[in-house]
Amino acid sequence: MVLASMAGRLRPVVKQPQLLALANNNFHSNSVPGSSSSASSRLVHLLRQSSNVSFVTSIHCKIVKLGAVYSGSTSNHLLTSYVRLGQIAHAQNLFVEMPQTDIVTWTSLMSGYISANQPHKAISLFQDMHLHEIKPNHYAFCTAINACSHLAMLNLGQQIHAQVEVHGLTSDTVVCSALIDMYGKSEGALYARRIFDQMKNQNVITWSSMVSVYSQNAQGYEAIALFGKFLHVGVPNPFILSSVVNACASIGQLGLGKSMHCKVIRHGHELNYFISGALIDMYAKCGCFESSKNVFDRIESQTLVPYTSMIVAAGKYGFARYALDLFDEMRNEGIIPNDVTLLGVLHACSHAGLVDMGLRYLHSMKYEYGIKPCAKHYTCTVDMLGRAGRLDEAYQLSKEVHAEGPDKLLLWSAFLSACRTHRRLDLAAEAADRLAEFDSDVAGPLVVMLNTYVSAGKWKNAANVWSTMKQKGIYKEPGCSWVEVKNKVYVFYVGEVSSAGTRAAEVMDLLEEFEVKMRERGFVGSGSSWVEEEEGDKRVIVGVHSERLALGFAHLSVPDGVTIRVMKNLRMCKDCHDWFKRVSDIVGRVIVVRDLNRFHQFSFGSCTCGDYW
DNA sequence: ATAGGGTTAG
Repeated sequence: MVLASMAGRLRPVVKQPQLLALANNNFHSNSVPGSSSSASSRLVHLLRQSSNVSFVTSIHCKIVKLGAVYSGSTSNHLLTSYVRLGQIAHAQNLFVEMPQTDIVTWTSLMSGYISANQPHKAISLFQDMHLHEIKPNHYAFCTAINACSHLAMLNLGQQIHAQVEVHGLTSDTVVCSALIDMYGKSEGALYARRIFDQMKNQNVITWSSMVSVYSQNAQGYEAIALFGKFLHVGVPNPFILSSVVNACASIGQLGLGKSMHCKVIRHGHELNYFISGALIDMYAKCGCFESSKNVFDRIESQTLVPYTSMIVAAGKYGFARYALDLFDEMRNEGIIPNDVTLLGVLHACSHAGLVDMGLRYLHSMKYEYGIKPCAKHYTCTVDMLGRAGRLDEAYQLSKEVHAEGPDKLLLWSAFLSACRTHRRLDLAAEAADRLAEFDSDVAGPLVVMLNTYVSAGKWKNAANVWSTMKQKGIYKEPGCSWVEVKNKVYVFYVGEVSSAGTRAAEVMDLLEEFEVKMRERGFVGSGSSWVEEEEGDKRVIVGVHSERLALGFAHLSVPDGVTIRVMKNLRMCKDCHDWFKRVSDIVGRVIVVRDLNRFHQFSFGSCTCGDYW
């Protein structure tokens, strides 16, 4: 290891023009077919070192001009170089020209398509291989599975899995790891686990894949439990650590998150930027903005992702000014923002009510940062305008955006929510038309529509929507949030006020005060509700929901007194933050939990928790 | 020799 890196450092650096000269010489002195084995091996050596496209292209041209026959392996190297440099068009042309191809050729091009974000083309190639009498091997299967993973199509993945079985590759560790990952990304966590359990030779990567499967499928506790088992058999690396930090974030487990942070430090991975990003996000989601900032400030050389994580975190907490300062700082350091960064910036503006500034960022995205706004950016903007009551502008923008499928659903749902909040029935009807194509299987828009009619007092229309939903058997998961208290998970569903617990009056006062504050900040909307449950012979307040917040209060009799914990789904502005602090002074520790109810539809910046009924 | 598996921000 040490020797290798030393050698790498000591090797003289050859500049590309010199390389080219070298290539020419090599080629001229060895251009007789049949005696070129050393020439092609040197050519291959040069290709492997090449780091710019024109160099590779010039070698390609030389080969063609001199009329040399494409020898299988040399042209494979050429193709791999194109793929490595992201030149999928060149790779594709070369592939078409090659008189002979082998399994390596096909696999290389497949992986090229995957890196070019065209996984369906990789799948087509895989399916066409047998027409050219190319037999897939474990490399080809891995690549094909990887393509399925990008497409997240369970059926397709299962088909390839079946072929893996037929080809007797089920004992290949790498193939199995790829399958685990593929199932994880296609919502097939159970299949993934089955493969994991049946494997004979698991390694860090297998474990790491399995941990991230759970992280990605809202099974944070399973992820953490599996990680615990792993610690008995292996040493964690940055991959598995970032996954497990992510799992802690997803379940709002600050304590566990902190102990994972300790493990990260102990294993010397604190400065890994994947991990930094995960830690910043974890602390933000667990209610410790200060800790996010500490992790961020400790990073020595900044990169895009931690910056973006931090901007998003600041936006989430309503620190828009800080988020925008970070954005400026990042640009001054020459770090190029991407679409997610800009989404975070828009989100921050939206949460702080900086509507015009948000609009300026949106409009400057393309020419200033070279990022074409996508449906998500527009949805965020529509939401921002909608919150500010600028419904007509929001409508205008929504109409101009080209969005299809889930993007369209989110866009018009955001607009519809704004119509509901501001009771604009006329525009709500427009939104409902746009959403009509989705009503067969998605409850969200119908529920918002129903609520819009209800809040406008149009009971007959509301009843119609209601009966449509009943007829079609559409069921909306009730809004819920949840918290863990003393190893027990409490799930809080939306419901009605029934009666009060011992400190209910106090809680109710706080809630009312909170709503007054929300109204002062321009919030328009209605009411809150809370839920009560029996626990043994005690009455327990288990949940309070307000329009924009889902607060879970677990009011439990515990030895050291009453514990009330507060959760929230999204949005925490400065006011909310202060308010939570006050609640925590009165009732104890406050935690903030990400809502993981996967049936919720989020348009970035708003939560359909307001959609309950 | 050339092709294969896992990680972060929405």
